[in-house]
Amino acid sequence: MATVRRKQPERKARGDYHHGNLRRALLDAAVVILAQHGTGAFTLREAARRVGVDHRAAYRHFADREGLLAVVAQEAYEVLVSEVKEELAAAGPSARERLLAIAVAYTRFAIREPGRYWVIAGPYAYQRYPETDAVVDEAFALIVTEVARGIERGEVLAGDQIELAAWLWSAMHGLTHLILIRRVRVRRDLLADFTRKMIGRSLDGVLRS
Amino acid sequence: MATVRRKQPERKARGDYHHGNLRRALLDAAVVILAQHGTGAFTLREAARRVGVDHRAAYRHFADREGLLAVVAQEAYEVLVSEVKEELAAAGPSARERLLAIAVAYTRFAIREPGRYWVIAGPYAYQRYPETDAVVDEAFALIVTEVARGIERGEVLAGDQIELAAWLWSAMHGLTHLILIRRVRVRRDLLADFTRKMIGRSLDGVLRS
DNA sequence: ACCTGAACACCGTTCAAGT
DNA sequence: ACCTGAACACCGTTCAAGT
Repeated sequence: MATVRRKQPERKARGDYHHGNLRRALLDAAVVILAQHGTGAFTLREAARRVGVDHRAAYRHFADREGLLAVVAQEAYEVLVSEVKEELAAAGPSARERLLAIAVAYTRFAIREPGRYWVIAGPYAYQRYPETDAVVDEAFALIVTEVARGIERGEVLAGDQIELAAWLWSAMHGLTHLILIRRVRVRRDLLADFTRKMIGRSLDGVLRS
Repeated sequence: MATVRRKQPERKARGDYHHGNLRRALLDAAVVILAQHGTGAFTLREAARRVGVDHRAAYRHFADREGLLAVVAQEAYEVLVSEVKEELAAAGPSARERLLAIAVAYTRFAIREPGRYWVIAGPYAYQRYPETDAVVDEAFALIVTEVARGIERGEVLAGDQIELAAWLWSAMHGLTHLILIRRVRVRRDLLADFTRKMIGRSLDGVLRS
């Protein structure tokens, strides 16, 4: 639950010149813009406009436009990670079930919040933003852990954990991308089943013999 | 070979007011900008500047910025398709070999020309641009054909051809993305082997039993 | 046909100043 | 501390005009 619903007193009472929580408000506005109009359309000025402050105020809270997007990405990963964890908590012990649980949480998140997804899946490298980079690593570590567990249980082929995890990640990402650009169409209530089918194919293989 | 090297007489002689082939020049400039600075950095004005014309001249050849990028995407797909065909021509008859040949051509193209790749793999839907849309379909049809052939030969599991082709496409795309954002690092001379290994896993499966 | 000057409504970012 | 006015160097796009 990283989308804080903030219904605090807003600590603004007399005359009121300050905004309360401008940082939070700008981040929320950014997510709305990204979801509605895609990554390219996001501008600092538009976000500030929606919040009702001068665009210059954003620089109190973010180094620049890219810095704000890095925080959006960070929070997006946090939400994704927490949802993957929930799905894993509900999944059984078999490697197949657990790896598919990760994939289901992944596609569900992306289709529900395409704006956030495009930011985390964009052509950006967040090495310059340590906190964003850390949560990316955490997300990846979740996959590695489950792959390692599967190898231990003898259910996943022996091999480099990291490489197998990267392989699963790329399978999930590729599928998600195809759905989002509408090259593949899936009814939302069938998304989990479709994900299981497609990622299941990668887990099981498609070649005979 | 779609990157025309144009060394024609340039048909500009006396006084010379017209440019010769502005359309071509703008497209080439766009690819250079995209490769150097990424999709977001591309501007019509910068492309015009490099070519040495007023930015307004671009509107003689393209409806707008998006229209120019759609043509860049179209040509990128054309190059990709021709390289996939070459790789297929050199590949043996087995489904495994042929599907891996497609994947090898795909990652090689993307890593060699990231600018072009980000345009074709971006969050764009080119339905509004029939010619671009057509070559996207052609690219996809190549995969479908090979999947169908594999099913006929009894080497690929029976199943919906389209869905299996989408599955392979998503696997290739996901892998390419991971390499480009440098989450996975591969030496260029090992790229083909690495691609074969990773996509091979998707073809063969990673689960025991 | 092909190209441009001038203009409009936008950007991100900086400086100096206001409370 | 937090916010803004004015300014700068950019955008994409349009209109009216030049050869």
